[in-house]
Amino acid sequence: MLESHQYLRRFLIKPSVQRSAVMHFMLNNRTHPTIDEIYMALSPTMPTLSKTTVYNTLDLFVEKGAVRALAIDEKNARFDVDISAHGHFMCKSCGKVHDIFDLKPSMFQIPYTDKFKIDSVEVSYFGTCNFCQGN
Amino acid sequence: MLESHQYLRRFLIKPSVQRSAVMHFMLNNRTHPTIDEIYMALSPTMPTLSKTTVYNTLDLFVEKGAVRALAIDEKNARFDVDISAHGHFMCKSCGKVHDIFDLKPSMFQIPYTDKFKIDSVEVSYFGTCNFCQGN
DNA sequence: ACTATCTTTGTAAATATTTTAAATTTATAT
DNA sequence: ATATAAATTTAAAATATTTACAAAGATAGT
Repeated sequence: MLESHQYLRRFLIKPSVQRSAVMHFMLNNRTHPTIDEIYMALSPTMPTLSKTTVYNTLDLFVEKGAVRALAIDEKNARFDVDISAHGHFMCKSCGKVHDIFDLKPSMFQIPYTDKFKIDSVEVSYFGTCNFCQGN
Repeated sequence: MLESHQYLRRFLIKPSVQRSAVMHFMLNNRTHPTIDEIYMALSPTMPTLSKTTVYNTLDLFVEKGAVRALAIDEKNARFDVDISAHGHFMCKSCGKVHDIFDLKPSMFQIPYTDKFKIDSVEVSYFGTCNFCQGN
C-alpha cells in the first residue's frame, strides 16, 4: 500500500485513500481490469467506495500517464498499469486480455503522416486462448 | 443498390431489403460508421427500419466476414467495409476514424505464440487530426 | 480555526447494447 | 395456389455502461 502511495507521486498524482487502493490493486492484479472488476474487488474492504470514484480515478490515472486505457474490448474500458510498449491479445470466447511482450519495437513506431499528429499506438490481436480451445 | 445485392452474395449473405440498404450505405460511406450513424442515415428513406435490425445486420456481416468490427472507439462499435490489411487513426478531439493505408505488411503479421490461436490484428493510432489542430 | 480547493459520494440521467416475443416476410413442399 | 415451416424484422423492455451534477467530506495553507 505504501508502494502505491510513492508510485502515484511519481506521476504527480495526489494520493488519497481511494486512489492508493485502486493503484495498489492495479499493481498487484495485472489482468487489464474493467471499472466494474476494480470496483467489485475493492468494495468489500472499502464499503463506501463509489463506482463514480473508480471512473474518476482511472480517468485521472490515464490523464497523468500512470495507466493506459486499452481500446481492445468493445464492451468495457480496460486499463493497464504497464505503460511500456507491448501488445495485447483478447480471447473472443472468454474475453480475457493478455499481454504480448515479444513484439518487435518497430511495431510501436509512429508512422509518418502529415494528416494527423499521432501520439500513441495500440497493437491488438484477437482469437481464442488455449483454455477456451480446450487445450 | 444492385451492387450491394451482388456484394452480399459473395459473402454468402442472403440479401434482404434491409441488408442491401445497410451494405449500400457502408460501400458508399467509408467513414467507419457506428450503429447509430447507420440507423440515422437510413431511417428517413426507410421509416420502418429498426435499430435492432441494424445491430443484427452488422453482427451477421461481421460473422460472414463482409465487414470488420473496430475496437478503436471505446464509446461505440464501429464498422469498416474495407477488410484489407490497414490501420486506423482516431482523433481524440472529434472522434473521427480515418484509414491508414501506407503501413508495412509486417505490421499485420500474426506473431508466433503457443498460448493463443490468433486470427486477427488491429493496429490503431491516436492523436489529433489537422482540422482539430486548427491547421 | 477559517477559507479555498480538491476529492468523494450517491442519485439521476444519458447512452449503448442485448433480450425477448410477436409480427411480418420469404421460402418450401404439397 | 395454399399451407406450413423457416427466416427476418420489429418494438418494447431489460441490462449495462458511462457521464453529469450537486452535496458532503477531507485536505492544505494561512
